[in-house]
Amino acid sequence: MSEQNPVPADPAEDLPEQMRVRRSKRDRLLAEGVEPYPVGYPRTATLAEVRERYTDLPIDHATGDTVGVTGRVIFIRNTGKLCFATLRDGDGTELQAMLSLDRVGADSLAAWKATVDLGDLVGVTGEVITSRRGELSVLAASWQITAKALRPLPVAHKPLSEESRVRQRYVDLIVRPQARDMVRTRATVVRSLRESLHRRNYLEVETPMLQLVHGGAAARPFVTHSNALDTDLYLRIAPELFLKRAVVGGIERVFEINRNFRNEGVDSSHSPEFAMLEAYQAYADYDVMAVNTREWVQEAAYALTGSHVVTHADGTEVDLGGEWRSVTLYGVLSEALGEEVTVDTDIAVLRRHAEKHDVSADPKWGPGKLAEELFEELVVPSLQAPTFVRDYPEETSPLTRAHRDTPGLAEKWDLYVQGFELGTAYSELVDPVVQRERFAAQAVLAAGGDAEAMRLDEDFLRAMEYGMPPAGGMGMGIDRLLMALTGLGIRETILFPLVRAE
RNA sequence: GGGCCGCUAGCUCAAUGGCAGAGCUGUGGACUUUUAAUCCAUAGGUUCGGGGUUCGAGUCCCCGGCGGCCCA
Repeated sequence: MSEQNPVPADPAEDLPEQMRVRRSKRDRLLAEGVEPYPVGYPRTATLAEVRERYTDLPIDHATGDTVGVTGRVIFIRNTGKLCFATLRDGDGTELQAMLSLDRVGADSLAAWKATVDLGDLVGVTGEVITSRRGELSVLAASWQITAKALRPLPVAHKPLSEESRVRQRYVDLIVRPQARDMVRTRATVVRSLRESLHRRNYLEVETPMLQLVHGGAAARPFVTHSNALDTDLYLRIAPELFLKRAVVGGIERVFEINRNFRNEGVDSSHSPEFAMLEAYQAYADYDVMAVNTREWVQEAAYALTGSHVVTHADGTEVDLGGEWRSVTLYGVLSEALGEEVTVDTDIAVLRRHAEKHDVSADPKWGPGKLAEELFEELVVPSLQAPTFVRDYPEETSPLTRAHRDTPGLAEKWDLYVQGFELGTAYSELVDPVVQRERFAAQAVLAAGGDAEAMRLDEDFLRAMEYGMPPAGGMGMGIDRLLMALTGLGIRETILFPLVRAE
């Protein structure tokens, strides 16, 4: 950064006029002994509080009450002896400030006109009145810059380009109410999830993000290095193996909401770092976790809207209430293929289906993996309403218990909504001997060049060997949940998403 | 990784291969009731970077950067 942007000899030289003007105003204030960034302002009410306190005032009315308010100047309308400014608060509330010659005097009014630009933060103290047009206003007795903005605000009436919105989210937050709403929406949903789990006696824990062995999912990790230990470390791809250690230790209901990191693609539904809820419950199974997950999502929707119906950004209403559809993987796949396939169907038959439907198949894939690919290509896009898809092939579920009835299947479901995967759950595999065999099979895949294959985690196996109770476990992407609740892209749900260097 | 589209003033966008423009913003002026105030005047450009074709390139070609969409 410092190499590419050396500080010029005269910083003002290359700046656009608008920034030069604002910098010179700052200089002038300092020269006049006026602090452009004062330590505070005697605020007696937020703009929202003023609006709440004074409703239905008559037109052109003076209350006799004095308040001190602060806000960012988003509109300015100056006339000769009377100035109007619209202030906006952090919560988006707007209130008009008025400065009149007869109230503040000629010097103060002239200073306002000469100093205050769009985007400045100001404090105004004065009487609460309504204007002749009925607009609730603070008629200034005094005013002060609380922070001089050196950069001009973008045009308030045209949307910022998508790139600017993401790269300069602080500007997006200033000018676009929906950007601020998203921050609140996300906080509401995360808080709701935490409360849902706490109500059910789950304990929240934090497990390592820097790991010696990455595990718990099929994904490429980020690699980093510890100088003190002189060893490479991985940023976690999932908290699963540590949460299970906690279950072994007797934390029977445990969850974590935090970031995972996967060194993979970046697009409208994938971010290299993403927040996830993982929860484990001893003596439960994937059926229990399905009920839990549905309730937690429904409670989050309720926290947001007061009902189970959420409204997307494009105006469509989505009803997440009631029981959710539940199907089996091979059931919906058979339906889509028009021919029954099962976990025992020969891979040659599956390959024929793949060819027929133009699904490219890696010859290294086993029948389970191929069936899953067919499912993702042919079925997933149609899964708009929340749908649990159950009973995956054991082959692709190395951390999942074998199905209690059907050999070759695993007790796993994926939850789909609006055509994308929202979450997953297992009846957890707790037999350490079988777990070791599964890891061994994964190691073969890794040796064959599969970068997503799981690594053998000896310490995790040692924990399992002390005895892990039967348990159900689930994971759900927080960003994905926000997408499902709002209909927005993942980069809109993340406050500061990763972007390439400018 | 592949294909397509885009990148022009502070912001949002125009411009048949022929003088680089508009709106808002800014600057100067007028205005004591404005609501994206209005009126008059006015400034503002490395057209993402580099190379090429051409009398002449924002525009056409090549390489690179960044972003978006679709596909894998």
